[in-house]
Amino acid sequence: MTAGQSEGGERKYQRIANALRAAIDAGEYRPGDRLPGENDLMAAYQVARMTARQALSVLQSEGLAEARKGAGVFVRTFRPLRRRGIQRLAQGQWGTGRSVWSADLDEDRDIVVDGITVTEQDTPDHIADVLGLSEDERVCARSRRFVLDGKPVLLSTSYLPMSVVDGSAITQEDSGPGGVYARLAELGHAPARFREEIRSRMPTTTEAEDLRLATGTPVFLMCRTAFTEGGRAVEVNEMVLDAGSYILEYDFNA
Amino acid sequence: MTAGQSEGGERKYQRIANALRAAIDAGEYRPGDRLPGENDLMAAYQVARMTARQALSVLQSEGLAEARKGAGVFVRTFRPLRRRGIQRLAQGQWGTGRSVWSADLDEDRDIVVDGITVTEQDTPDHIADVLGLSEDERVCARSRRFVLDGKPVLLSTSYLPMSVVDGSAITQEDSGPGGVYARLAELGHAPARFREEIRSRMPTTTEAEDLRLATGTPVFLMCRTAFTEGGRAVEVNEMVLDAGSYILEYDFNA
DNA sequence: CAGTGGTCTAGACCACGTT
DNA sequence: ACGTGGTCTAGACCACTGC
Repeated sequence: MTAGQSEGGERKYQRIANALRAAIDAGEYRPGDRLPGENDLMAAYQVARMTARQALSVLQSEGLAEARKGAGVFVRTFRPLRRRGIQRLAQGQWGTGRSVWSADLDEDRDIVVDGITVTEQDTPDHIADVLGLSEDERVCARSRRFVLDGKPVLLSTSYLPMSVVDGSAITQEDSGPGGVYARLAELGHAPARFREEIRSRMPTTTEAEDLRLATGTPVFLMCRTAFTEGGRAVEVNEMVLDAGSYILEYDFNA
Repeated sequence: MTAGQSEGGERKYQRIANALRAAIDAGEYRPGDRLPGENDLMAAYQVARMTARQALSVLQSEGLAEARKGAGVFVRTFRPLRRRGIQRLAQGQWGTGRSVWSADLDEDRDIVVDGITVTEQDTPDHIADVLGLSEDERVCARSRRFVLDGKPVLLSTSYLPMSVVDGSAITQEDSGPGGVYARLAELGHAPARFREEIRSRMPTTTEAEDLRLATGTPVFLMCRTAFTEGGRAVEVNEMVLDAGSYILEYDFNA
């Protein structure tokens, strides 16, 4: 047999991938350890390079392993941040109770915000829809990047109508104490209600580069809209999150 | 040149993938349309089979396209459900306001719940932690599957302490009018607060089969814990969602 | 510089869906 | 029967990492 899959069992690359996965689960390889490389697998299983490669790619696309060019394939580490969707924007806070997934609570982690840019620009169509703006109205776009332990984990762009924020500190890189929402309140547009919408998909090539994502890591797309008491949408914040770096949490009453 | 990447530009497979992606974005290929196959790309771009294949695999891993064995590679359709995390469990409801991503509001969609099983079993460790149960206490496990238009989109397993629910309708497949939470209320353990925790990652092989996921589709892992007024956790619901089928939405006050 | 993963070629057989 | 994607082989050159 030169090639082709012969009998009714599982594929060769799956057999190899399963063996490696089992070894990881069994603790034979721990997070950060180097897995057998392409050459090792070719020798051990008597397969061609591409087959060994595909086996390793299975583990990568499952998010279990991560290839580093010129170095090897390594077992991935999962140390997510916990992002509390509601408490971070509200005051009321009920007691704790055990959490399901253990996670670092933003303590002892080196989080840096960088790459802040603020521009006035034309309003993208889908943003105009949500903010209820006409075609010719412009918006203030505030972009930021969150970097955790040297790796970017979140990209954020916030859109606010120029008709609301013009002349305020919101159009400055430093929006002042209390941030954008405090300034909105001073302008008579205090956010009273929020809506967060969440999707998840594989990243585009650009997103993967910007967030330096390992292959096999999806992203969260989060879009938060802030409404005033009167029901007007005054801010839309579009975010892209490294899904491997976050646990999203929402606490609410019945 | 027999092989190898020559100059400083983008890879061949990326060039092809980018061209196809642009054509999709431009509307030349619409959702459900068949894309050029491996043979077409080999001829059009003068590349080897594996290179054409890798170009198509880029689109699949981005979730843009989907391969059907023996038929071709097709542009994916994205028609997600909207799951309102808070309103579905609370009464208060403020007005609408435009939503960012258009989505079907659970209307006009054929949603079926099947595969209901209810068992009494030993408590998995991580569930015991959250429910605050000792090792020998047992739980009632209620599993369900949601099927949308013939495709499974959500797997759910709910755990409740036997010491709380024994003898009630909760241990029956049909938990009665108002469901599990109504029964818990009757038992004096009315849920007053909820916590939902969300992660996203690529599916395991098993999850991909159970949800019949196309390659390149991540899953949401959602864990909801229900607390009584006194702060006791009385239910933990672990869910696996097809991320391509859902938009998660949380509305809350400042 | 030796070894690693990343890309690429030019063939092959197979299971599957459509015709 | 034919074309499709899925798997597999046995080679190759390249860029990068780590010693």
